[in-house]
Amino acid sequence: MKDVAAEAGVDTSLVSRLLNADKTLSVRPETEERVMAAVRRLAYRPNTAARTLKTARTMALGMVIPDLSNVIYAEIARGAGDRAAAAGYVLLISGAAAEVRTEILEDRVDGLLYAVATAQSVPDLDVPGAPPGILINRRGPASSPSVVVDDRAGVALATRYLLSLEHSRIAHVAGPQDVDTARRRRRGYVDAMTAAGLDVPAELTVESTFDEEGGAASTAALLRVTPRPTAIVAANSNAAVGAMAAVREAGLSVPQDVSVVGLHDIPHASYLNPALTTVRMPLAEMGGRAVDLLLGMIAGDPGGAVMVTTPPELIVRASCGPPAGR
Amino acid sequence: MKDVAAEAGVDTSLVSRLLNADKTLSVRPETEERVMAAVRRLAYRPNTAARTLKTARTMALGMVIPDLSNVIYAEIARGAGDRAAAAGYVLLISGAAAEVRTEILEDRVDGLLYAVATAQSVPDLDVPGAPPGILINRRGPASSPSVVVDDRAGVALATRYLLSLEHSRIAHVAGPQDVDTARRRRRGYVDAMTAAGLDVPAELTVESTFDEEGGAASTAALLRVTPRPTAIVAANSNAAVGAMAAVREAGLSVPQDVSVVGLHDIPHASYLNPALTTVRMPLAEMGGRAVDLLLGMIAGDPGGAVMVTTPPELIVRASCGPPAGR
DNA sequence: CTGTTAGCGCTTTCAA
DNA sequence: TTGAAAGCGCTAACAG
Repeated sequence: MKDVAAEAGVDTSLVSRLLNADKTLSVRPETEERVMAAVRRLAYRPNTAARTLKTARTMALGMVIPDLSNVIYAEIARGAGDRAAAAGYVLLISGAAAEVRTEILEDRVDGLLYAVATAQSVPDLDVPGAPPGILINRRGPASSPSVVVDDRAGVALATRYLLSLEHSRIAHVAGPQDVDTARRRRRGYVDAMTAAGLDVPAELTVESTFDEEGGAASTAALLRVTPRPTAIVAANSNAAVGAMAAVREAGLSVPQDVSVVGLHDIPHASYLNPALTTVRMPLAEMGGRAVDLLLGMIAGDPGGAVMVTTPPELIVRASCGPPAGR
Repeated sequence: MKDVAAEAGVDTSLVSRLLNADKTLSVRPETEERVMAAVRRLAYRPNTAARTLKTARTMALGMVIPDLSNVIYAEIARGAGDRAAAAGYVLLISGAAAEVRTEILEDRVDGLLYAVATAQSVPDLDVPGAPPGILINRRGPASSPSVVVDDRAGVALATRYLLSLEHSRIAHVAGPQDVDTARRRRRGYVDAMTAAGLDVPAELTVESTFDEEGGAASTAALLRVTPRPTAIVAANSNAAVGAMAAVREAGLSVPQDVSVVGLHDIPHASYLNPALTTVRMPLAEMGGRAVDLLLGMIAGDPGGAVMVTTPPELIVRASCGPPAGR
């Protein structure tokens, strides 16, 4: 910047205010032109570290995604990244466990988004020195700032679809019930069943992990109960993929013997065999809202527990049909 | 740090050297103890911006992954992140197009890893002011620094497996041939075919994109040639998933009518129907090697074009069988 | 064994 | 309309 100032024959403070579009500054057009020309000629690029040191603002947001291989985070990150960019921030993503690396991330960002999957422990938000943090896709203790989608409505929608196909023995491959997200999904299943006047036998809900393996294991168990369920609502699409595998494994077929629906419309859903019927949740929007909330907190707002209520959308493909014998 | 120094009754420079484990420093044990106690009591955390400003080192590495929803990058990132952590660096990932946000990333990191997918244009490495950059999983113009795996060997392995099953009409769903990675894979296919004394009819290779859609479209085309191929080597596993869908679409089945192998062992391969036989490439290792190379360049080394030659591994599942009529 | 000093590149108040 | 000056928190010679 010193070079630019010298080149333009002005002081660095002028260059700085010009570059930051200081509105309290009135500058002669020709001077401005001279400075801008110098900036261009020297290909000047401000030094982020110096700026950060001075302003105590990094203009970056961090997003912690321990399970990078889970594609739903890609969509959340996309939404968050776009919103951050619109606000002039960079979104820096960190894979790896929330604990260790977060500390190192902390002083490189003005705020943190935790997309920490289910089973893992909730990071401790509002640590004294740390920048504000928000949980994405799950709630934390007390009123930790968080943004979730309407999981309950999503699973209810999936369940109602099965109901409309005339299923009544509908099972639920539930997520880990120590996670609120999984509990909300289960509640959506129960909601829809009871609203239809059906009762919800305990043996038709099996708790499992949010992955293919968990979905497969729970489904295997479910297929052993009699009378056998004719349809399965999986707590997420990875579990649904596992569920379909387990149905085949049992010598049955989807959807003739058992229908399967998954939550979250993963990219390859339509290429599965059969193509998986899913409920699409507003994930990118959730990411965007999380950034909004975080930006607010950086500005001093208290935070809060937000739910994105954009209605889930049913994507009908080939994994559901009427119950066998109909 | 000033507070810590005051608390311990020493100068900040002492604190700094102590905290950075300066070996040329000899300090009285009790003094060291006093400083460390103060650090703990005050919960002192060094200011990254100040340190960066002073040392001109961020101790962070950036990784640009435009297509975050492609799971193979998750594994590459894992390998890179672990290696970076071992060297005392943080790995900062940025989704989004390489062009725009790279500029903003550039002065927050000491080096950049570009995991820029295929179709997209190669980023311009060695821009004057920019930190060193490396291409991952593809080569660039001239001798841009890059790290790739042995794609040729991987696809050759897949092809030989099909050959061992007695296939001879083996087709290749090739990746975009303007990308070296895709060309190497194609060469692996040709290698294996010729080594087996077979010729490689042009109509059995179809160029397509690296995704499900491309794999499906090319496969549909391939199934129309007569005599119809009995097996397909897909340039990656997403394309393989699309290929399997296209086979079904044509009223045929995998592997009875057509066998399919994919490159890259994606997480849900074993849950597909049928479970996909793949070739596992050393992706995490590629990420790690890329970090090594980048760290070297940061230290002044020239870079270079590296290939990770760890042998690919065949993961036999259910998508391949002997040709029909055997 | 420990302290002094200068300065990294920027922003911001104040003065001219 | 522009410049001077101070200082953000740290590191690295160098001096004592």
